[in-house]
Amino acid sequence: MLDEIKAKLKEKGFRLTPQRQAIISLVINPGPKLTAAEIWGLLRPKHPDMSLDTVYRNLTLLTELGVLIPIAGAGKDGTRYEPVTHSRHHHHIVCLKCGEAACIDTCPINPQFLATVQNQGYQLLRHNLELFGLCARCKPEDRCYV
Amino acid sequence: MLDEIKAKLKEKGFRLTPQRQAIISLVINPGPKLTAAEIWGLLRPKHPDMSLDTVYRNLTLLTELGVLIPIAGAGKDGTRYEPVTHSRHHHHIVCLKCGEAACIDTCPINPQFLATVQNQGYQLLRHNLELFGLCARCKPEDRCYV
DNA sequence: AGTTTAAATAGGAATGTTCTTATTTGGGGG
DNA sequence: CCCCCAAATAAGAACATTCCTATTTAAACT
Repeated sequence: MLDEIKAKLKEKGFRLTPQRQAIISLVINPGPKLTAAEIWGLLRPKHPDMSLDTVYRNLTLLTELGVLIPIAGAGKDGTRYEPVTHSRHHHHIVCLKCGEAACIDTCPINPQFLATVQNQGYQLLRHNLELFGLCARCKPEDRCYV
Repeated sequence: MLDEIKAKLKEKGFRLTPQRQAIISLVINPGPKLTAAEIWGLLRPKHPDMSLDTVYRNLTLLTELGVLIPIAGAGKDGTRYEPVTHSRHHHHIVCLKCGEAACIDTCPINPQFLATVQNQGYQLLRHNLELFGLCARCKPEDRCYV
């Protein structure tokens, strides 16, 4: 996994700085999905001079490289990043009450539809589907968002 | 249109303040989709004391009422809001180069899929699909985001 | 018209994220 | 081994958005 990422970086002309390596090795772990601020906090002991912007910059890069998936709108504390663990393309559902994000392992978008859009002149690069609702634990709450 | 919105507000116990009325009558116009800051700027002559937070608060409310659709990630200057003109549920495609957002008038999501998610314990309230790519004008550019 | 009360507001502080700029550095080539 | 330069960085300013709190106000009910 890590070697794959290093190869991908080299191939595209990106460097492997100590900061970048630290961020990558933290973020490719399975386990809780982290925010930029959390990553920064965890790395501070070993990299006391690392700026928060560096974390953001690298998370964006890793997203563009297809290594991470950003999960926006989950919880009040910002975007969380999930490693792409060889798994196929998928999406997420976010609970509007507790902020918990869960994976949905199928993409419900008609592939034919994507082809139609391409035929209309667009070059599609990616898409993002977010489902919002209330999870089983929070469902009793009845605030209506529609 | 305006009367419909007023009725919906009254029905749900929301008030009709001068600021809210001004925001609504500006935002339901067809034409360029506006950002919160732009709306604030346009209303400042008549409402010099209106706070930007009021604009955001009302845009959020109108979104929850189904009057507006937020289009995030289009351009560098923040979320733009589009009035729901009686039209059916739809989505957008955003050009990653010029930021232009276009409407896609069909929802390519399998309704059966949504039912499956509900059966798994979630109460779905809304969903958001954003397509990202390069529009016909910007297509020659070949920066790869995947 | 006067009272009441929850909703809405202004103002400012706080938060998450991106941008700017000057400086440093990884890593390829002489 | 040293030079070079584009890539990456730190630091802090800037930006979009949300939160907090004290004050005002729409509108329902006398």
